[in-house]
Amino acid sequence: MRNDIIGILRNRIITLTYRPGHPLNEKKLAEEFGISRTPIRETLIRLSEENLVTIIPNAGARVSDINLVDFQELIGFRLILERGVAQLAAQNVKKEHIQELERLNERIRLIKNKDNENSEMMDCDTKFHEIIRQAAHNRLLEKSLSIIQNQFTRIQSLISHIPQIMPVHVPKTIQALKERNTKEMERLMVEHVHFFVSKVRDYFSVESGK
Amino acid sequence: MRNDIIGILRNRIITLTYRPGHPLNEKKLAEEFGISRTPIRETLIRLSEENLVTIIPNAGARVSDINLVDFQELIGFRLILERGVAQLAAQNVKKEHIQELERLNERIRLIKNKDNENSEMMDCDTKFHEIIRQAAHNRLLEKSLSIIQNQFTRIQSLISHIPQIMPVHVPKTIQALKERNTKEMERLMVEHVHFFVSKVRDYFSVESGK
DNA sequence: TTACAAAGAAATGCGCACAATTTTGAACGT
DNA sequence: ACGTTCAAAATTGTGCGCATTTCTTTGTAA
Repeated sequence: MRNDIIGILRNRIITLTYRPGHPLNEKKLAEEFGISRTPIRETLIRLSEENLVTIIPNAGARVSDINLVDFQELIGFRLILERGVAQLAAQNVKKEHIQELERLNERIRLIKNKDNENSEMMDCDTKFHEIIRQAAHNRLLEKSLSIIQNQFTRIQSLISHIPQIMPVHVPKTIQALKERNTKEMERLMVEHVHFFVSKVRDYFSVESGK
Repeated sequence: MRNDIIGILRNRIITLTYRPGHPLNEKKLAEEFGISRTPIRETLIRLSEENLVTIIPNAGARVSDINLVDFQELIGFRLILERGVAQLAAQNVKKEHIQELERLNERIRLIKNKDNENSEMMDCDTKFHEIIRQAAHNRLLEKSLSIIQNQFTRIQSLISHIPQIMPVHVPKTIQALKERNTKEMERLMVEHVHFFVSKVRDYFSVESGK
């Protein structure tokens, strides 16, 4: 139960329940969860190591900002990791992963024209990357990327009114994995991230323009 | 002063003053540094996020183990990151970084046949990667790689009796950076890591054989 | 009205004590 | 001699209060 608190807070941050800059008061959080400040402090330290929380010494913790410079570094970093993950996944993929991707593909096919299309799509996108990360079979890479993806999810939430996945991508990926085609996998993952980035760029330029 | 403690502990772990598996008793550390357990606990949490310390709930913290599986994942991860860093460095490098590398090169040239040749070389190797990371100009990548490199340094310490750098590498790297030759930079960095890996493999196979 | 200073309020940093949990070790039986 | 059980010791987990620092507000002077 106590260990769930980090998950609850992480979730609030990446779904924008707590928006960037939101102050994280130790005492208030302690009261909300009915525990003392000590375990809350420790949770905040852990989240700060994930770059989701910024701790200013003697002056408290806040939800980390998102600015364009950070975002560009985030993209650069993610592209490197995704390319690597694509490569490893093409080498190490197992049947079960391909099956999972095929189930996911089916789910995406059924989503179209639903009410909550976007939030479901976001979920599928997260799942998509999760499966491929697992297929790559490298825990360090997996952890790094999941931290990075949390940051992306936060940005996705910011622009959640825009559709964000290319449905054709999933079947193509399945094909590339079956063929263990490293080059094609790299290309697909990079393209996939770039697609998302272009959406965010649009959003930022509209936002700053008004 | 309090903030130095994480650096002191990190250093002890990396240089094997605390070997893998070494128990990190909160009370003892608190007494050694003349402070209470609370800030020690927080420091241990931070180190556990860097994979240098493993915290077992209710049963204390220990210096993380190094086993061959972890090491192989570490290599896979590092290769991906170094290739990415090489690419970005070739794109974003500035004069000052090249100058720093040239100074480093001169230092390496002078080291040969010294008493403490190996430990100096290790230092130069760390420095080498540090400069290139900075040239890449991406803070996330820089932080990730510095965490990874700490783990490598720890392994380097384990096998410190083996010479571990290819002196010809540095001038080649300087050349590639000057030409902003991305492909060559990637190739050099990958080769550089592989060289080290082969040394560690030798060590592990000798160790397990006896 | 604005700028600055000082006092007051609030939040974090840390020490300490007790609770909960794990480990150690001794006693016992097989 | 070996394994098992149970109690004592040691260690981690957490609540709480005070010290220290930062933030806020009030008051004074230009």
